[in-house]
Amino acid sequence: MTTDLPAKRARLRDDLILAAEAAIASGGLSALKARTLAEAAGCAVGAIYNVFPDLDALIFAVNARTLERLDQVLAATIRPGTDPETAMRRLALAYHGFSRTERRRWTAVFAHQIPDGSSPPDWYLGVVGKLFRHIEGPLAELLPDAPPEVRGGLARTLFSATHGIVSLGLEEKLGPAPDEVIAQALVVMTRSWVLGLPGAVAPR
Amino acid sequence: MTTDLPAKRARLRDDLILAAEAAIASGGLSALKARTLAEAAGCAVGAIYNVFPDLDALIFAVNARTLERLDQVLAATIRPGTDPETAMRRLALAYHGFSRTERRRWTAVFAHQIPDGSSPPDWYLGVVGKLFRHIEGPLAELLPDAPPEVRGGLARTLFSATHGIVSLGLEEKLGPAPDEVIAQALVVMTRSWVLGLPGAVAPR
DNA sequence: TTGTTTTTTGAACGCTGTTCATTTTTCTTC
DNA sequence: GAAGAAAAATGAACAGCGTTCAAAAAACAA
Repeated sequence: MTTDLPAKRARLRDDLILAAEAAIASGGLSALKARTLAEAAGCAVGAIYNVFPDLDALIFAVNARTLERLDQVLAATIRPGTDPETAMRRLALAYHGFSRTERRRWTAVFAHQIPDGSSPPDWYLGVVGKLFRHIEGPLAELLPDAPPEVRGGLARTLFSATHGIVSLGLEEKLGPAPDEVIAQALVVMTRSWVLGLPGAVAPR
Repeated sequence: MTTDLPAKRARLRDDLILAAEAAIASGGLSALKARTLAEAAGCAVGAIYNVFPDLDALIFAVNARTLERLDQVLAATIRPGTDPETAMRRLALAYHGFSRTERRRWTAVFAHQIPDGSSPPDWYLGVVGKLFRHIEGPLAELLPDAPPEVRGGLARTLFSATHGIVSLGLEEKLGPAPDEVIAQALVVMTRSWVLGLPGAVAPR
């Protein structure tokens, strides 16, 4: 039986992430408690702090996994050559679908609040940044003349807008919002982008 | 000296809301503590619970005030007769400006998480709902043939999309996002709507 | 095996929102 | 006004939280 030290640590790290993910998936971010977690991972409460500086860092690890999963779903959504409108619509609907299927995990990604001055770790922002590239494909076909940095910014904007529609719908912060209504809103929104963006980004 | 009972209760209620708002404005939602609050409002900790069922209810009261203020800002932004593009752009930029000026208060509105099953009180959803009507004016001019319920749904969609762009930018969840970049994104977005929405909502 | 270092442990700390027996205040009745 | 009943305000106490750190256990070195 090997007791390789770094390996043991790594195993505990993984166990903690999985236990944390299970807790979040079944009860949301607020269900993540140090003591419950320690019991689930089979270690002492203090052991958590040997592997992660605090629970925030652990949450980032869980959220990164969720984003990776979303990344895979989006990647599987479109194949090269799909026309921009179909591609954008499918991406938006896939995003919406993911937020429904993985409801609690996905909510945790955006509900996670870090102390006022600080910002997410760079490696995490890298995982987030990968998501935009899915939109860049269709966007390039839609706006062949736009410079890459404009397209990059636009990809972020469209992602944010889609996110707003999906998340305010999901959290029902604006009142009840059935799935079908949100989906329809996304269809109209993406169509509007395809029709309007070429003229909107062009210099006046 | 009048000691009219309901009046005293109402005064304490107001004092608590103002103290809570001050706490949030200077340190965010997480700076709202029952004990600090009681001291600031000049009452015992227990007294809070004579007026509000819990701190969540108090937060709703504070957030409603913030939304009312936003409502007034948006109302002052456009006058009837402004063309749809200008109106929408101004509304979006006003929303963005408000989120910057009232940063912490505004963040609290959306950061406030209520327990899983429950939803915001009806009176609060009413306050939220009022916000959409500002977009409905320009939208009616842009889409004169769209039925009112379609316009209502669309107003919500555009609000949500704008919110997504502004909020993900503000919280810097996707990486650094300077004010000017967000503002430019909103300009492009609103222009795209004006160009694209008429075709997007029309039946195929 | 013994001594030294490293890692793990979980009771204890300080803080939180909320409660509820006790005190204080207010209202009613004579 | 005084005495008694009803209502409201009080703040110590409670249960829970994330986090720490002296002490114990495990791993390594000689």
